[in-house]
Amino acid sequence: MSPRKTAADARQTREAIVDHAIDLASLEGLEGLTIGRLATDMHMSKAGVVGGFGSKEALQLATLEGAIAVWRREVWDRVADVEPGLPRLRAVCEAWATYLQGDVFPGGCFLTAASFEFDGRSGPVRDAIESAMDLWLRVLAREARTAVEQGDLPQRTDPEQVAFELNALAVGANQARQLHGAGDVRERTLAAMERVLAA
Amino acid sequence: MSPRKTAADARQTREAIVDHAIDLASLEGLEGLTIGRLATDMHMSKAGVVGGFGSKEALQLATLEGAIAVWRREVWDRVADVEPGLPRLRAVCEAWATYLQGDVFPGGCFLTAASFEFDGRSGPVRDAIESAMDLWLRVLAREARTAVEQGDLPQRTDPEQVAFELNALAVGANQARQLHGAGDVRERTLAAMERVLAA
DNA sequence: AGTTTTAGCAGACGATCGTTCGTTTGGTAA
DNA sequence: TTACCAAACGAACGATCGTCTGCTAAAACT
Repeated sequence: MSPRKTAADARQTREAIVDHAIDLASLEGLEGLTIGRLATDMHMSKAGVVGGFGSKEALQLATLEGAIAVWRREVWDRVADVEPGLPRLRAVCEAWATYLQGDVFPGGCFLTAASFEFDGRSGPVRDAIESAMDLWLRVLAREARTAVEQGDLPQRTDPEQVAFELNALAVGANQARQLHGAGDVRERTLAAMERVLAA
Repeated sequence: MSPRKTAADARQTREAIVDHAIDLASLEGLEGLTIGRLATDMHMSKAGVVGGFGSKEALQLATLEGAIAVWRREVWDRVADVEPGLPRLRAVCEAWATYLQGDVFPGGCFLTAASFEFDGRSGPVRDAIESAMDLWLRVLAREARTAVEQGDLPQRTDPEQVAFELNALAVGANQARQLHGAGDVRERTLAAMERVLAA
């Protein structure tokens, strides 16, 4: 039948699995991911699917890692060359809102969904989610701090408060879009973020 | 052995099941709820657990309904007798932050978690979650509108925007507390909400 | 007192879960 | 050409999933 894959194709297969796992987990949740479903969809055996990872938990971690990579490409990479401080912060808001509005993941922001799914559990997956979220909040706070130092935000501004509020708005925007399907989410979100940055 | 229950005890059993299901689902998710686990914890048979509901989906709906009742008691009932408009809006923020900070549910706000878990699915459970969230957003917007009419908020204020932002902050606060365990979430949340109401 | 109703149990059902074997197959190196 | 290796397969494992069918026994009704 179809020719077997060579050693060089292994990574290719792995990536294909992760790609599809991202789509599935985006809709059904990381825990709702199923080896059997994945195998059926990819026309593979269950052993072939899980073989390159070792366990379902390892597959979950790889899926999470892949989703984070997508997120970084869609949001962070688009603002990395913008001048640090307030300009970059504004660019982040713009890229973020566009990302949320688009169809990067079929079930909305993957990291947001994963964080709410695992926030009551323990283990490596939860730890990975927490550290990713933590890193992102620190990035936001750092940019806000730079903005303060450059005089683009009031001296009394708390950078971590700015990070908290921007993140909350993004999470809330994701909820509004996915649950409610409201069409004006992008405008609402950007308006609210702008108000945070115009204190 | 143990005496059988009377007809009057049926509702009691049902409520006990729902109560425990709320705790379980708060941590593991509404879909992670398991008849077997529930039966073991309550020293009942699986048939006995699901008997009073009919199916797992009906049990999920009852659990959701129960959680919403708890939420209403913890948040809405505490502000229902406050003067409508800005005063009630402020009271809501206060009660909300207290509720989020407390340990009403072991896994954080049930409705928030459920909304992120089901926002990529379809069916009665998702519909119930959506309508509950929708109702709450309309309540918030109504209070904001009253506040505008009473002159406590600027005339140009968009009530639905206020509702959107307050809800986003609450959701973000829940995430911050559950995932990150930050201790100053309450202060951050109230400060942000106050800023929304002081435009 | 006799009948019906009801709550719950015990147990089994097919399906599917994640995991683990031994095997096959194609590519690579000796 | 031969020996080896890694990728993926097919098949099975025990466990658990949600659901269903009888059955028991207490309570309620007549």
